[in-house]
Amino acid sequence: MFCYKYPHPSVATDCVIFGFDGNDINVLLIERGIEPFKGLWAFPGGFMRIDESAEQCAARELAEETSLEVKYMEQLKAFSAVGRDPRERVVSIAFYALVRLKDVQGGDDAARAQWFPIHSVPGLAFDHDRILREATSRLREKLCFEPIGFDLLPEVFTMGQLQRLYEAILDVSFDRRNFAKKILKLDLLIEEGNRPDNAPTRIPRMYRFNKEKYDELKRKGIKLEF
Amino acid sequence: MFCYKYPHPSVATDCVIFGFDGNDINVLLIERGIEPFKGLWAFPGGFMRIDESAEQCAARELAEETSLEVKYMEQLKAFSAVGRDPRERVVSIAFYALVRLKDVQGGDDAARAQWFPIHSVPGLAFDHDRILREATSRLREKLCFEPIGFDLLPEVFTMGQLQRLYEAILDVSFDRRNFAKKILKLDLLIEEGNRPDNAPTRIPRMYRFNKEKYDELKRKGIKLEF
DNA sequence: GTATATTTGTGTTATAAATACGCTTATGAT
DNA sequence: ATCATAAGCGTATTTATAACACAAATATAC
Repeated sequence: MFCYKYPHPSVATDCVIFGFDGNDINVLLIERGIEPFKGLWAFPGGFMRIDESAEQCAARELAEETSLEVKYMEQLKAFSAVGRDPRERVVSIAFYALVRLKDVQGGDDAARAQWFPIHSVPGLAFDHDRILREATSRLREKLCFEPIGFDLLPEVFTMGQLQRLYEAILDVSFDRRNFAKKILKLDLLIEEGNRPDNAPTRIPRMYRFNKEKYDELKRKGIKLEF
Repeated sequence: MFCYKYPHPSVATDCVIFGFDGNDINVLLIERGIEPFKGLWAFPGGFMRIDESAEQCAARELAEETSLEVKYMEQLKAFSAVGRDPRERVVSIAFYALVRLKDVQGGDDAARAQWFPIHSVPGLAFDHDRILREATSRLREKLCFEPIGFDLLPEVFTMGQLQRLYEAILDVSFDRRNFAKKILKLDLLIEEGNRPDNAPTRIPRMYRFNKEKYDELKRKGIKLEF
């Protein structure tokens, strides 16, 4: 037993995992097998150990519950409303993560894990609907300033895929030609050069993200703005 | 005594309070009177009670320690590195707040409170230098999308003051005329009409922020971008 | 008290960026 | 065979950004 002069809350982490199925943003949910909220869906997460940071905890839980390869992860914020967990006082530090969705869930023990398009998520446990809203909004803001979209796409992708991704996250639609101009002007894409010059129009160019160049720009201070 | 099966961290809040002295962004610090880090400076904050959210805790601590009128407050993120407090495991949920600096510190009990220009803060306790860095960077990002700058200025202000504020936060310099054009085009300022038409050039126009109009724009979805 | 620097007002012009849109070709679906 | 779709390539228009000139009043320095 561990005893304290004043009551202490539990601290947990929850992680909103975003994936892109080529058409829509998806989030990975786990069906709760026990009360409270049994049968509802929740983000993967769990209690923080006394000898790990929240970041370490979130990474550990993700590995245990999903075995996905996380391309990007960042803390969202802490959720601490008094009644958010009916059992006891739990402060949850929420994260959001980006994965390539093709690496679909390889959940090991964790009950049922499933991807849901962001616009048709089922009922969520705890205050996870609020966490989802804030995570989605943060993802949107982030995308305007940093090229994190590439962490959701395959290594090599087409301009069309990239545009659909931006449109799905930002919930807007771009003119195809203007979008390509804007992206290419950033000069952060490498064209995957195996496309013959005389290739039929319908076969698209393939690109990959130039991470080295981006990191260099970032060191110098950058302004992306989308 | 409160006993748990597993060890629980303490949860605290810390608040980075920003003020603008007309020339530079300032933060309010409190000198620590006790160990650890006695004599160093720290952000106002304290332990979260079991029956309050982090947001409530931060507001309460601010009232207790500074008695400032907070114009804007938002959670930054949680800091949870294992060794960040040498006494025990403490997870701190950090906030940042904006106040009108003229309402300077009316600290009641709290030891010595003092404003420091952001570029000359003294040695900070715990991991508060890191919190400051992240808060500053967040403030900068926020200002690009939302007109929070007005919460740092007096009710009525000049274009020059507003520009100095933007320059101090974003750490850039604008052309005076272009800045005014950009701001006025947003159409979020109300001119305080007591300036005679034939007023001498040196007497500047006074403005106030049109919050009603902004809230309306926000409801409709807005894009500010600065 | 005089010289100098600072602050504000009011523009214009050149350049760059965002936006809207046209035309063509190949492919998959019906 | 027809039609809708995704891709390539390009242009005109509008809008935004950036750079810059001059005058008047007041604060500051000496």
